[in-house]
Amino acid sequence: MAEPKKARGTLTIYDVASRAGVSIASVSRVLNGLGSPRAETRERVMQAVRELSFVPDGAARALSNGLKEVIGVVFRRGGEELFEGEDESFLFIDVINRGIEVGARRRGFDLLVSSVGFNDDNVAARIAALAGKADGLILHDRMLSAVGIARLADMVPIVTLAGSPTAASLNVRCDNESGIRALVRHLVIEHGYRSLGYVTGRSDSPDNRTRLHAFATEAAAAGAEIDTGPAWQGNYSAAGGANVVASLLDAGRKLPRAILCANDQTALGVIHALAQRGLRVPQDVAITGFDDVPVARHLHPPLTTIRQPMQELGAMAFDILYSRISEGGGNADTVLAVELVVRESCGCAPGSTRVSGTDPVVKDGHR
Amino acid sequence: MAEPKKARGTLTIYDVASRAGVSIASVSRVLNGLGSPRAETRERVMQAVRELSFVPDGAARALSNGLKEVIGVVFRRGGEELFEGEDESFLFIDVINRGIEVGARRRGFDLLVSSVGFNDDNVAARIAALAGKADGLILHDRMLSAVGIARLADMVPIVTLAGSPTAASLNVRCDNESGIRALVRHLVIEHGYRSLGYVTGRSDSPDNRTRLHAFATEAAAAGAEIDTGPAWQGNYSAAGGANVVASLLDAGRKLPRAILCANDQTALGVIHALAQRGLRVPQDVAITGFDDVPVARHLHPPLTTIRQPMQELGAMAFDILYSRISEGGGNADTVLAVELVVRESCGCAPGSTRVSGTDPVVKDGHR
DNA sequence: CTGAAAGCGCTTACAG
DNA sequence: CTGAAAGCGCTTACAG
Repeated sequence: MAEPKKARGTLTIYDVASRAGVSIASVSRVLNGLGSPRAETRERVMQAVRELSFVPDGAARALSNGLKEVIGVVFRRGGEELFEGEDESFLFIDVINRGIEVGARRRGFDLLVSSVGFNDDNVAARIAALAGKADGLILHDRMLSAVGIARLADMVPIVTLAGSPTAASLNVRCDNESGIRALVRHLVIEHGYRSLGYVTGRSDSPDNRTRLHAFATEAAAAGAEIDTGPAWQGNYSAAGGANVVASLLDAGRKLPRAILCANDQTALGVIHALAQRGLRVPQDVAITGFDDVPVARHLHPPLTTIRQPMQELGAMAFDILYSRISEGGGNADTVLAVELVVRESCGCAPGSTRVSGTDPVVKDGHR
Repeated sequence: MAEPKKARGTLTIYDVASRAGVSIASVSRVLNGLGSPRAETRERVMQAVRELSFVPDGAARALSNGLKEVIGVVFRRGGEELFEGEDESFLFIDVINRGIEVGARRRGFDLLVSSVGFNDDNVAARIAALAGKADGLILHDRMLSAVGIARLADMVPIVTLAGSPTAASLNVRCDNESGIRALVRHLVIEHGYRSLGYVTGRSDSPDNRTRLHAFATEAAAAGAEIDTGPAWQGNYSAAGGANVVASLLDAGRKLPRAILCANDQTALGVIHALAQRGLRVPQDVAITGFDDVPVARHLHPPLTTIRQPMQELGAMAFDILYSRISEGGGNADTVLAVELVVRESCGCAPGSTRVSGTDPVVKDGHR
């Protein structure tokens, strides 16, 4: 791309050394707090560093000691047509990234972030290039196919978010099963709804499969009647959710008493579409989401959903990647607990927001 | 910190060369599309690269050609006690960062992000270390003092956001004057309010000074009575805004008919405090913000404010930094246009959200 | 405690 | 078109 050779003043450790009247080895030691330099040596070096405003080149350090202290993060950037309020939902990715940053911070690592658009080409090449600039990679949901991940994991330590571990990559996710389970129980047992529907997320998402399966299992266990099938296929977007409702209604199908949505964005679209057809939430149809994005509480009615510990997810992902980088270890699949957030879209009374932990159906993945 | 030497398999260009039966120079040329290698040479190299899953080391490339293709971004991380809804407001930093990323993407650069807490120590050292890993830095608002910035700009190209240019650093900001001006005019001319107050931001913020000054000037020009003084000192936080109102009321002072707030977060706190004292917005006091953060439209009443083109701000900051890095140029102070977003907190009727450009009082800074 | 020197993995004139 | 070799700016055994 750009061809600007040699940076500007490009001060090097040699400049510092000659100014301080010592060898570059001494400068390096002082700068890194290694060995036990004489006080005078240290002082002269520090003074020269100060006078010159010297800062060591990260690339040279990385090349020399085999550690960049940088980890790469790849995430999906929005880009298609978005609903009102949907754009901001995308920011939950940033919350995770901030969690990663907090974890990295503690170890002196920095985050190298790179986004991928829905129709960017040669994504794999872009990610590989990123890998070359980092000690390890954290991949957000659905960035690469399983084989793509496996191939990449072959060259660099990898942690995926909300995916599944592969032979070479580690994974961190939230406890989807318990979340769906808590939602179904709340709807069936506490509200007494007997018929349930589930608007799915993208079919290529592990989270989606897990949630759908948990829904079917738990609804059956609770003795509720469920409505499923291809007509219920969403794609995690508000437009997808709105579309499912519109199609169902256009086909003259009767909606179940309560509809669980694969995520909050989908719920946003569903509620919107319902309102357009004159159906009331929760009086006619109860709705729930999954994620607890910032706008969830501002919807009309406020959305009952599952809160995922996004920031912790990020911090945990870093910790695991770090242990893989430094010791080659790292737990293969880590599961984080979620919380049920009861607001009004499920039929509960206004002003009674309630947050509660869910009983895990899955053991914590730590070994 | 961590001491993991040499990465894992650490494939190098030598491995590729020997597998392909060519020199490392040829491998490098093929990989970078330089020169005109024979088709056969290219093919053998590509095949070896594929078989080995080789990805060139970024540190070595950077050291060799003097360009890391990485730019550092430093921002402030929240951390103190936050109001309900305030946490998410912090995400507007992420919107800017995404804008930067989009700009960087176009040039094949990646973003190295690093946050700084409100009470982290030796921030300057941390930022200097970051500088060593990047080709240039973008600093969010109020990360460093003017002299700190000047010193840093001495070692690496720097672009500040919402600050002021120094001899060595460039700056990008939004047109605060026009924003405040549009707000004052709307309040005084369209609504006929005769008395105005202004809750300030942090006193060390250039944006704050500019906005306050524009407020005083424009209010005087419009013939409105203004209430100012130390009692009106906020700090850009919701708590700060709430505090101003509480103090004013406790001191028995009569509030002006309309209060402009230095930013949306402040407005959030002001509205909250007003509600606690039983005062209605906009009937008793009209309120306006600045920024148009995502929650602004969800407040009660929805907030009239100034929308800043955050994403463009970020993209522009990158472009300017890039031109400084590659050609040593770059406009010293770039000003972006803002928009007036009229909702209900100013006294306008519900459901009549209106967005309009503002007349710039400042010439665009491009040269 | 300190210095000379090798080596990290690339890129790029310079010869051939 | 292609290779041998120098050099990018550090770190770190290895001697002294």
